[in-house]
Amino acid sequence: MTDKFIATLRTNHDSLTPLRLGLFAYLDKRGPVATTQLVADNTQLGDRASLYRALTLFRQRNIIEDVVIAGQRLIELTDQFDRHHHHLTCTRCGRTITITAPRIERLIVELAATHHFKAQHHSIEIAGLCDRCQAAVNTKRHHS
Amino acid sequence: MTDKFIATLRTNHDSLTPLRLGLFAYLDKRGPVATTQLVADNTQLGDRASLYRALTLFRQRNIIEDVVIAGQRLIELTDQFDRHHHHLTCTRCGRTITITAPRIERLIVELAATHHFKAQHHSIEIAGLCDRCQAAVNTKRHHS
DNA sequence: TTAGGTGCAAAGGCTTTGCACCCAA
DNA sequence: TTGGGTGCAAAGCCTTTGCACCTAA
Repeated sequence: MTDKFIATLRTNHDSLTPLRLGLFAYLDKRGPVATTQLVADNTQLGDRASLYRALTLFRQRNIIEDVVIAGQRLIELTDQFDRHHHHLTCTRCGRTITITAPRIERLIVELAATHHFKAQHHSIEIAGLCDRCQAAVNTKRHHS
Repeated sequence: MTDKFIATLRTNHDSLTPLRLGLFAYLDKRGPVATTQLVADNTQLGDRASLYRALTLFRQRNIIEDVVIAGQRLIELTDQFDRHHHHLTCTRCGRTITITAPRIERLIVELAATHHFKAQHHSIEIAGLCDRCQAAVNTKRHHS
């Protein structure tokens, strides 16, 4: 997706700088991340202020967006730059996995239509217990 | 739902204060709202610090939660205190409507199971064009 | 009565801004 | 060459904290 990222900058007459390229690569590799974490992880790329400025630009260009996962506000690449997906987060161990769900995608569009809306974008966040933690919880119950 | 709110405070040995009651009533009436807006709207209830402290408590007790609507982080009552629902937001006029979607609820549980997760909670945010704005956009197109 | 809640003021931390210098186009 | 981008430092703003006083239970 780096090509599309570069094309997006070009189209908008935004400079292709090392900081922006590095930040995009980081987001692509890392997935959902808190802003403070992102800033802490990328000081080599440039000053805090410049990183924030890059994030502001990315948001304007619809390259990144905010999501709330397990009560935390995180940023991640939009579907344009990362395959459209959703998150499953374990409430016990915090593990997050990425999933796709074509059936639900279709239902979403229908649902919006029912309310006379034309769906353009959506996000789904699911919280629950992963397999390991379900097992762990059961084990605990046997002991108590 | 005020009864349940009061019961929740009692159960946790939290005092039933005018500030907390007022804040709950506000959230119930107002729906999703930005923290700063909430604070600005409720200075009559008490000091900023106390409002923030109440919000912290509400979060701990799972009375409120964060959602991202149209790129903005907002807080709202959890499903425990407000019927489980989802949001449809118009990207043009900003209008947000609240909907329920039993079919999707079931699919979510199945989807989680497919990935060996036991779903506990989920949120769905849909952005799109409302009926009025679809019409407005079409009208514009005819003129241009 | 008294543990918990609130007000006030100050501190803290994340984010933005102003301005001079630098570099991608 | 030059308009946009960056670094640095300072300001801003939202949120939290310390402490004395107050009030729900």
